[in-house]
Amino acid sequence: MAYACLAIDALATLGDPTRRSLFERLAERPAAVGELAAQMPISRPAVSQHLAVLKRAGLVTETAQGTRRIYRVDPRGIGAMRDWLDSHWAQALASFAAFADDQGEEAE
Amino acid sequence: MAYACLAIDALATLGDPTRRSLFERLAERPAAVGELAAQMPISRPAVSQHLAVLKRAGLVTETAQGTRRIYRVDPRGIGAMRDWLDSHWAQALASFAAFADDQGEEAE
DNA sequence: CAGAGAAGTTAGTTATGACTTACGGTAAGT
DNA sequence: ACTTACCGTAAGTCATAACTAACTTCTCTG
Repeated sequence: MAYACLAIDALATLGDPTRRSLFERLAERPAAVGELAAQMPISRPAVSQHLAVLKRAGLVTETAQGTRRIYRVDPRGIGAMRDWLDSHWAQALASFAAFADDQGEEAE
Repeated sequence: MAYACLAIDALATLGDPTRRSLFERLAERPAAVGELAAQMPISRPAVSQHLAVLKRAGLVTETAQGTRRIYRVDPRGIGAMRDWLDSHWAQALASFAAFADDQGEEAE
């Protein structure tokens, strides 16, 4: 469970629709800050700040290429979310199945 | 992709730490509003509002039992999140693998 | 070495949402 | 029928964070 904090941060980070949009664009192909800002209805500094949050959450990585910074998705963050979800997935199914059984018995 | 909006709502909903805590408690066992509020540092109406948000996101369901409302997890919401994550998981891995290959070639 | 392009940082404003208090409604018990 | 318990809703306050504008830093090019 070393990735628990990562999953927490990733969930809160992707809760914002702007960051989710940025993340989905980067999932298709890596891009620089200026390119992303040109396709978004917000200013470049706003995009830069959102990318910094995504980076802190382990969802994207940044590499310098001349004066431009190329951002790409980082499997760590999304992987941590998958682990968190899977651990609750089984529990949710079991809990719901038990409830469905109770309902079935009462209906008879 | 009929569950796309559900996954979006679920992500934004679980971004809040209080709602995530409520959801994890319900994943262990179903509970009424009063029980949950007694274990949380916030008031009962606050818990009620959070549960309403979780319900709109398809993450929990509510059943009346006398004057008490029993809340339990709903597999739909967490399932939609799993689908959304899996669809991006493959893309993220592929994108990252391509980048790793480029780095490997440049290093030689 | 000077100028231009690209991006991060800071300060300040604004908007969103989380919380509490107060109120109204419904079901069980006496 | 009256009281009690449990819960949802509304109004209002307050804190957080998202956004813009202005500035600074760094790199490449002439």
